[in-house]
This record gives sequence, structure tokens and C-alpha cells, in this order.
Amino acid sequence: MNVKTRFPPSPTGFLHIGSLRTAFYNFLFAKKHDGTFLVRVEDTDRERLVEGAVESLIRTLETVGITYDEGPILVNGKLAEKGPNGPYTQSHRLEIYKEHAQMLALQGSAYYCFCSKERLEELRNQQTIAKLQTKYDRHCLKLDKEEISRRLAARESYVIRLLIPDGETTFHDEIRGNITISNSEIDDQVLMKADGFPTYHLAVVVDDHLMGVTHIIRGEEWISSVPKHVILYKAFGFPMPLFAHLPLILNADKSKLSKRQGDVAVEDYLAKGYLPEALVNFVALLGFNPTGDREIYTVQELIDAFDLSRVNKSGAVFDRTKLDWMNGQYIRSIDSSRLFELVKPFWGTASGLEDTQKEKILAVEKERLTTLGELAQRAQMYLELPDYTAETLVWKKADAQDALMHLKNLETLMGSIDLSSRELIEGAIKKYIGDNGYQNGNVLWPMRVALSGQAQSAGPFDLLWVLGKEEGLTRIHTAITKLAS
RNA sequence: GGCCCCAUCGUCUAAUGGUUAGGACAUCAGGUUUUCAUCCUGGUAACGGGGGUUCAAUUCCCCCUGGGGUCACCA
Repeated sequence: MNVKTRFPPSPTGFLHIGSLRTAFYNFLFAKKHDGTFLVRVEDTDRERLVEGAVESLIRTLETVGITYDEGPILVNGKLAEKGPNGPYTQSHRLEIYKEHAQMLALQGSAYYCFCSKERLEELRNQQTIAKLQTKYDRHCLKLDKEEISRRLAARESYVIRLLIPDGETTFHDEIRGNITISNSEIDDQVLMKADGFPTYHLAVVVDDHLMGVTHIIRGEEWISSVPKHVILYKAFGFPMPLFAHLPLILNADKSKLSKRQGDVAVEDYLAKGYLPEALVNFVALLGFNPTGDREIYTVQELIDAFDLSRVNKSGAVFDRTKLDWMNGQYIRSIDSSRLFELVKPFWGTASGLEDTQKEKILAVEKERLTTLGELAQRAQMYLELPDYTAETLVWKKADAQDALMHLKNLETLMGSIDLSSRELIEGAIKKYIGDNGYQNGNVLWPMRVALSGQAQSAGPFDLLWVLGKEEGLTRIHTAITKLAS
């Protein structure tokens, strides 16, 4: 089969974590079947438009590595698009929706409605009070052709509604099996709004068909609107696509993942220093498991393993703690040049350092990072010796005199040490310790604190390697002064 | 509330009509170590309840309970 999937974000200015997973699954499924993946901008709600949102979305998809074959792209920072089925922005397709809606009205599958918002609201209120289902009462279905033409000609505000037929609607979901809903549950959904824009329901159906989409993979929150879409497909005579509704990603309290209970924007996570690779890997495993006991997968491995029948039905809590762990795993294992690139925005005050220096700091500190965002603070210590007290220099099993002696010995020893590699430094210091029969802690603790100014830090050899001879000696000297006074 | 969906450790999940129900995160206890982190070893921890079907159900069916989603001229 010729597979084609799609991802239709609304341009709200950020990419929701749940949308990231939806986009990724669509991408995985298309790749798995050598199919096509398209991105389409659903901007039919003019009230929620956000300036620059599409550009931002395109960039985010690019940084997380989700590529697509058709859709809006950026050329020299300007919006353009690629693919033979455009335009891929719904606000540029208004005529298409209008024609389709009118066609439906003409054949009797839809009808014009002139009811005011006030009347509709009043109707809903009454239905709510009477504990009835809130549904349009088909007040305008009775209108005859002449009256409709007359009011249309008088430029009265109108919408076009889908006429839901009697009976029930059944559809097949690739993940959940057959789902049946009585048509009496379905409202006569507005298809064309008074402002000339289509609603989501009309636009998706028309676009998915016109763009040749074969698989509609989206969040579970859409299940209840599938019957409307099925009725539309039938009314248009379009062949039915396949549906797959993904389980929701949840807050810790099991409600649908939302702002309020933490970050939901992919951009927020990227800004905090979560690696795109980690984010995508993590999110892919929320609702899908390739079998086996592994947690870390490359994108290609996920493509190879992806299978809709292995997608779970139940919602998955977004567990930040596990994301942190996975991010740490990626930071530690990822190619160092790639890490160096990714970490560029995160140096903070240390951003002015030379690249060679940064590479050393990164080599030392990456063992300790869970997010790249922590780097700025950790790097600060290399830039400037933090203030600390003389007591900090004293190892728990030794005293100040002992610390002072070792620091003085180190000061002289350093004159002859080759600082070009961590191994050489370690070898020289360990030799000093071994030759004299000292314990590691007697020497290493004060040395490390002298170099870092902190009770907790990277190891002394690493620190000396990064700081170099001059700064290293200065810091040791500072420590000696502190202890001597 | 109507309708729809869902149900294995705290969390993400694996497996099976017969298993000591497996792994990962978190947690606890050790180990490595100058500190922190990393890393290693081990432990605690789950089939929501009730009926069936069956020689045998966590697994298949039904009910209950619980959780969620959705009920707009928003997507």
C-alpha cells in the first residue's frame, strides 16, 4: 500500500509534547512503509493565530529531527512550501472548502443556518437546564429555497451545517478496533463558519482526501468526532482512510497533559537543555514499546520497529524524572562533537572561553549533567574561584596542618608535572602519594577543594587538567594562604 | 450528566490460558571512590473487585468500580 500520513498542527506558537509524539508516530509510520509524511497548517481559528507560529513550528520540527516530504518550509527565513498538493495552509484554501460545503448543501447533506449566536446560546442554556443533550434544534432546516436565497442575497450572516442522518455510525480504529456511536448523539456540526472559514471537521476531511492521506494518526481526544468525519466522507463519496487514535499523554494526576502542571512545550524542554534525541526517544516510548528490555533507541531502530498494533490503548503519564535520566544517558553517550554543538547556547557567563577550554570542561562535567541548562552554573567555577572557608580544605580524616603540608608539596610538585593529559596528571600525583605512603584523601581532598573552591566537584586531576598550570598554581596558593592565616 | 475510550509495581512498560509475572525510572541497602556525579551489585514494589468459560485464568466473556476523553461558528 502507498502510505501517506500527516501532521496538522494549529499555529499556537509552540509544539505540545503530545503533538511531538503524534508527529513522530506519523513520521515513523510513513518511513516504516516507505510512504509520505506531510505537515499541514490548520489556522482556521483566526482568534488563536499567533504571529510567527508557523516559522517557529518548522524550526522546532527541524531541531527534533522530524522531516517531512510535503508542507510549509522556510527558505532563507521566508515561508514557502514544498509538495504537489498545496497550499498546505488552510487559510489559503478557503475557496476549496466553500465549494465543498456548497456542494453538500446542494445535495442536501448540509444546510444553511442563519441562527444568531445569541439564539444558540439561549437554546443551549435551556437544554442544559432541562438536562437535555445540548444540540442544535434544526430550526433552519425548515427554511425553503426562496427564503434562503433571499436572506443570502440580503447578506445575512450564515453558517453551513452538516445534516446528520438517522442511524448509527461505525468505524474501525487500528488501535482500538470497531467503535460505534448512535447518530442521535451527534450535533449538526457547523462546517462553514460565518467568517467564511471552515471548521476543523470540514477542513480535515477535505484536505486529507485532496492530499491523498491514507492513515490518520492522531490523539484520542478526536475519537468522538470521527463519526462526523465518517458521515462527511460518505456524503462526499470519498474513500475512507484508516484511523488510529493514540492514547493521551497525561499529567501526574492522570488528566490530559496540560500547562499549569508543568511544561508542555517542546521548546521549553529544549531551552532547558533536554537533547532533541532524548526528548524524541522518551516520548516515542510513551504508548509504544518495540519489545525487549531496551530503553535507548535510535530513530532508525524506532522506524524499523514501529507498528500501530503495538501502540498501547491506555494513557501514559509524562514522568519528568525518567526523562531526566534518559537525557543524562544521552549527554554521556552522544558523540562529543554533536554534544559540543548542542551545548553552545548553554555556557552562560563562560561563553567567552576558548573552544579548547570548553571542550575540556564539557569532557569533565558531562558525567554530572542531567540537562545542558545546568552547565552554565557548573562552568562558572572554572572561570572564577568561588569563595570558600579554610575548613573546607580539611579532609574529614585529617587536620589543617596535614592539608597545608600537602598543598605546599603540591605547589612544588606542580612545577615538574606534565599537564597535557589527565592520565599524566593522575600518574604523577598518585606516584607522590604512593611513594610517601599517604592516603588518597589526605592529598586529593585538599587539592580538589583548592582547585574548585567547593566541597563537591569534579575530581582533582580533571580540574587541574582544565585549569592549567598557571591558574592551578594560583588556586593552590590561595588555599595555602587561607590555611596559613 | 449523556456518549465514547481505558485498566499489570508509585511511573513507563514486557509476557503468558499453566511463569518464582520480566525490564527501566524512582526508591531503599551495599560496593567502587578524596567529595559529588557516573558506574556496579542486591532488595522492596503490580495483575482494581465480582461473576462466569475452562482441568487451569492476570490473560477470554459479562457486570461493577475507578480513571480519562468529549459534548463550540476551538483545534
